Amino acid sequence: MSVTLKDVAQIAGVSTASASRALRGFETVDPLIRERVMRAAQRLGYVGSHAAAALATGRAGSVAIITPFLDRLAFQRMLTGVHRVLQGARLDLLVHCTGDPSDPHPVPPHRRLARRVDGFIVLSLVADSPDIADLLHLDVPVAMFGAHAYGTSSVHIDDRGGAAGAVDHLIAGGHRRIGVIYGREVDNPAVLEHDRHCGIRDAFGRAGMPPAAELLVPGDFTMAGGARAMTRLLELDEPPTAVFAFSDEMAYGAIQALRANGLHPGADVALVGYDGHDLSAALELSTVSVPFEEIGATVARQLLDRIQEPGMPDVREILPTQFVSRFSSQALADRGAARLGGGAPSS
Amino acid sequence: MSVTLKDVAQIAGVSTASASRALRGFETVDPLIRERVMRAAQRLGYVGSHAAAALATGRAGSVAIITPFLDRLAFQRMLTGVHRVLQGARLDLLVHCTGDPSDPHPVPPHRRLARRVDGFIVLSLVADSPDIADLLHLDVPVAMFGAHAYGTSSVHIDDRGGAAGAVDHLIAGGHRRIGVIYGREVDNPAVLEHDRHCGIRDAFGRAGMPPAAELLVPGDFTMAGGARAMTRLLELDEPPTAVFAFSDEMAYGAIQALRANGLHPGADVALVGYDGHDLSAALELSTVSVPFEEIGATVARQLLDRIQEPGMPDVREILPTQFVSRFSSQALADRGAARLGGGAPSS
DNA sequence: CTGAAAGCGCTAACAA
DNA sequence: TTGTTAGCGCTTTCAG
Repeated sequence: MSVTLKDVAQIAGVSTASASRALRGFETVDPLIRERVMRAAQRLGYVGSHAAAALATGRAGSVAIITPFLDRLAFQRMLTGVHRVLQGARLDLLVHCTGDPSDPHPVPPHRRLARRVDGFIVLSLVADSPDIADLLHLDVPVAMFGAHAYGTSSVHIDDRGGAAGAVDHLIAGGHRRIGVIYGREVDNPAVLEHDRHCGIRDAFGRAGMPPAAELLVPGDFTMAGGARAMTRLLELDEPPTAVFAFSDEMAYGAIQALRANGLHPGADVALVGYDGHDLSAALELSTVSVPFEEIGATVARQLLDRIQEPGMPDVREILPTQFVSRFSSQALADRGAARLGGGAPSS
Repeated sequence: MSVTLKDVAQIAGVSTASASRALRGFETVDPLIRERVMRAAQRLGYVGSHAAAALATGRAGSVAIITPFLDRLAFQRMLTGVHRVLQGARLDLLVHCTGDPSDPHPVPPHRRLARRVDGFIVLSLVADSPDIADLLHLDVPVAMFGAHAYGTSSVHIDDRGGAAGAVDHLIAGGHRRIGVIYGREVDNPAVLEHDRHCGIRDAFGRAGMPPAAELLVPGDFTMAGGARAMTRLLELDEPPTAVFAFSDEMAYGAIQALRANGLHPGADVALVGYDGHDLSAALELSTVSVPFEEIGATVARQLLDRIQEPGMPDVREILPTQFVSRFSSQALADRGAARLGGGAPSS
């Protein structure tokens, strides 16, 4: 078997207790003993048993990040931020993706996880999803992004303002028929994108132009969904001259659909996305920039705080968004109308 | 504290040994006892202590994925595949990103991890990176992507063929001046992209046209790097009429640089990427499609095999790539030459 | 087929 | 300050 604390203690000629204290850098250890222990550990290539320490202390030394999707650009960026903070705190990161309950376990995964981590980072989920609700009753520290629940800390973004700004921009460009590709069908205030809906309503309201229902289509937050949504919009009798998508990825799909119909974003139809991914720059896509990496770092920090001080009051932090104007939103209302009015492409 | 095995056993009126056996589904347990134990566990909401089990069995119930980058699209896709397979095997996934050794630990992170996981999945690293080399001596099961080492299993892709195919395509399009945006500067056979270099050499060799050194520029596998590389290529006295980038992300950067110079991929300069990300479809970027999700799943499966049977012989699997032709590579050699020949943009 | 008992390797009281 | 002594909660011989 591998080297244990006992071995180190023996070589150093001290008790395991002292060895343990020395290794963990306790102040109350004689420098001489510390030196001997360190040297012995070094020589033997000692690496403590995580499991044993966890069992003895009740601390797991790790946190889990729970997300409904691994394949979103936003996840990746948040992961980067989370990882950075956790690394600094010497905590390991477990990644768990919900969904695919195809194989019903006797003990649900998050329950199991709850017993093996010190806390959870929950990303972009409907707050009242049964799994998450369950977590909250487990009295494990939790920090979330995009949702809030009593007893947790959370990070939010100014989605209402961000979405409103995007639509304002389009309206200022002279557009009157503005399509919106939103995410999921659910109409739930707890859902992440609820604020975005409010934001566009604000903007349309201020301009005195309530959006037609036919101009609101769901895109499922995926590229393919965005493409489908845009296709539907183009098939309308009177297609929009501008489109705002609730995510860059859906906007990418929209671009694809546009091109498939011989149209060009920015030239024929104005398009604005949401998220501010790097790739949007390459596509010259206007977007609402969201500081995902910072979101990840912030939510990780919130979790660390809660782990250290479980009873602390809930903290909510709101991070700003920023509109980034690029070529894709420069199409003019009349130009778009002219091009599209001639006849909807491929009915 | 939380519910323990002892509690369950007590309620069920059996010993902890029997309870343990029953919970783990051993065949040698009286159905009646099993029933009683299960019921008790259910009623108490029992969830086993991971740490205790790990300590007792020596098995961690988790594996770590080690990668030098979290923010690459390829990572995300591989992660998805890995997660899927691991989930099926009831193993938790730890994500660790190497690099940032700013804070030198007494015990390096991978050493620590090695004591708390059942195996490692190593992604896209130089095989002889000191960290990895260290891992290999730890006799922990390891499966890698893109590199190989004795005592590990690995999955590879047909990079040589993939890269050659991309260049062949460009040459077939009539291009004689073909720029190549490769990855890192290191000239190391163990490096992931080594085969890609061989592949382009194959293709150029077959066509009897050795590439000029000035046409080979590094792009660091990032979008920004790709943009810089393309800019450098455009500043040449005689810019290339076609460019092959070793990754889609660098190609995205190249597109950006092209546009910044008033040029259009597919119209003025032919461009081919590598990786086959979804987004390339939106950009109409020709690319070499790589099955990253399957790579992830395969390497995960390899690791599971090695964990089950540590002494097994090394396994190497090679997955195919596929060239995907899109608009970006349709620019003709003469058209590109004509446009660019008139004078290099912004000297 | 079941139960008693001895650890797994470490930490945390407690005493010295 | 240091060592002794109990566990942490589970698994696993080994008897029965």
